[in-house]
Amino acid sequence: MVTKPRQYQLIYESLKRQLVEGIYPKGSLLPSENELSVTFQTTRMTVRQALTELVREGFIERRHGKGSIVRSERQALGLLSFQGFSEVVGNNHVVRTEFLAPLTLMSWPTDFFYNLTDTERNLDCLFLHRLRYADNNPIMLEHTFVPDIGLDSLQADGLLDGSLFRTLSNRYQLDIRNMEQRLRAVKATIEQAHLFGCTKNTPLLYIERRYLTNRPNLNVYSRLFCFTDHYAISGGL
Amino acid sequence: MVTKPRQYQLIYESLKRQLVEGIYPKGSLLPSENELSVTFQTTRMTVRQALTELVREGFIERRHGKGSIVRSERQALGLLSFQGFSEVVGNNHVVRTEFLAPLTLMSWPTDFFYNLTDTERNLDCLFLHRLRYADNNPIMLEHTFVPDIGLDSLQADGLLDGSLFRTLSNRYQLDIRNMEQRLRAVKATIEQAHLFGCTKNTPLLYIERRYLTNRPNLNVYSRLFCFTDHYAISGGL
DNA sequence: CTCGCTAACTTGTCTATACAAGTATCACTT
DNA sequence: AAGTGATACTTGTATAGACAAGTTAGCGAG
Repeated sequence: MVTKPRQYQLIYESLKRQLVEGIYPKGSLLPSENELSVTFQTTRMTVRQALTELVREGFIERRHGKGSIVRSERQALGLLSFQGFSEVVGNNHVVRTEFLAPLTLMSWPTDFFYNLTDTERNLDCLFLHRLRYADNNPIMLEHTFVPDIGLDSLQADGLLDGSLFRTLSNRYQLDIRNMEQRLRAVKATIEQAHLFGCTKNTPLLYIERRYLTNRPNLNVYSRLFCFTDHYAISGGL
Repeated sequence: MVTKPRQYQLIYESLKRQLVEGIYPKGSLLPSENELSVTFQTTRMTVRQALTELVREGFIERRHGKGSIVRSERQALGLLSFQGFSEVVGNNHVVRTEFLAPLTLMSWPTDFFYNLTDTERNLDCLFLHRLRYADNNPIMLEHTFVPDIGLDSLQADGLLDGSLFRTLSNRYQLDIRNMEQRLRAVKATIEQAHLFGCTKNTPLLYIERRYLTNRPNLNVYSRLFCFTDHYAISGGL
């Protein structure tokens, strides 16, 4: 059962597609809310909901009395918005993900970096160990932990396109609703240095994340090590 | 001329005040949107606008069919939302800001970390050099650059309460509309190590920020060095 | 007692409209 | 030429409803 797309979602996706395709030059104005509400056969409030989302993701900027201005700079890697790697980065950089270990089903680590809920503790844990590249440079080492709610065919069907969250949403109706994260700077271990092609003790950006889903007490957890010497990590809002 | 507060702003501030005062226990539910619209003599849509802002700042979380759930964990220092230090951190931690140098008016550094607009290049630059503490531990070294639009009495009147942005908004009608940032991990210099009480080459979280304001081509810039060994930096959404 | 359905809540989405307020343009006045 | 003001745009805020859809508690049938 695929969830029926909402109207504002359709508008959002339509505009976003045009934005990433570069239909609108940077700095130009989108059609006004009134024009959009006519072309999409809906009301201004619904259009505004779509535009608000585009603002939140940094695609456009709005000025009272002026209009919606196309930003689309995205000079660095964006991952502070919660889409995930392939969603946000894809526009300006060639992205690739490498599995450092096969997908494994295991029990939760004893000293986990977040407090698990009871629901999660009673489940097994699916572990993904991935190294992510931008423009063929290793950038991000990611440990992802997903509570096992019968995700049997996860690797087979959907993960090949690189988007874990889209797969979870489409195949298992597990939607990410929210994200929270803690940031630190740490020293690279010798193993990490090897992966990134840097020296031991090089500073890495370390991020612990909890993705809240539509199922109560079910979260997806991630631990990221980012090598930022050549690429900064960008965020916004 | 003080801008007249909007209705949803009043609702937002009222709820936020109650939240930081701890009226609602963590995990409990706020009054429903219908109840709130009655007590505030307005409509659901207006209440929703206030609630949406509280969600964006991480105070509450909303569940379809359930209600608005009070989060207010804020276990770490939050600075990825764009309010600024004193706004976000204040609840759980005792915050203090120390000026490492007097407020100085100067021209822009030649190798600035963002590309300046022409408008900005033609102005002088106000420089703030501050060290910020949480619970009496030095946490964040901040270099802030504000284009000088006649901010003569900045230090005298408003900065004593520690909130630069509130001062800029109240006294000079310069409102922050948006923020974008780039994150890196870097090594502490010997001077920084001295300030934070750590050793040279300790990894620091380095953040470059541009705050977009309501005046076109006028931004506020900040460079942050965060010592994250004892306090993580938290963000969300 | 347990299961399943219903009823009464909740938030999510959407319509249709109105006025406030910021922006840009252009004709007109000085 | 420079400034003024009207005007026609834009987005921001707000009203007053409607139905969809998720959640929960309780009632009744088994």
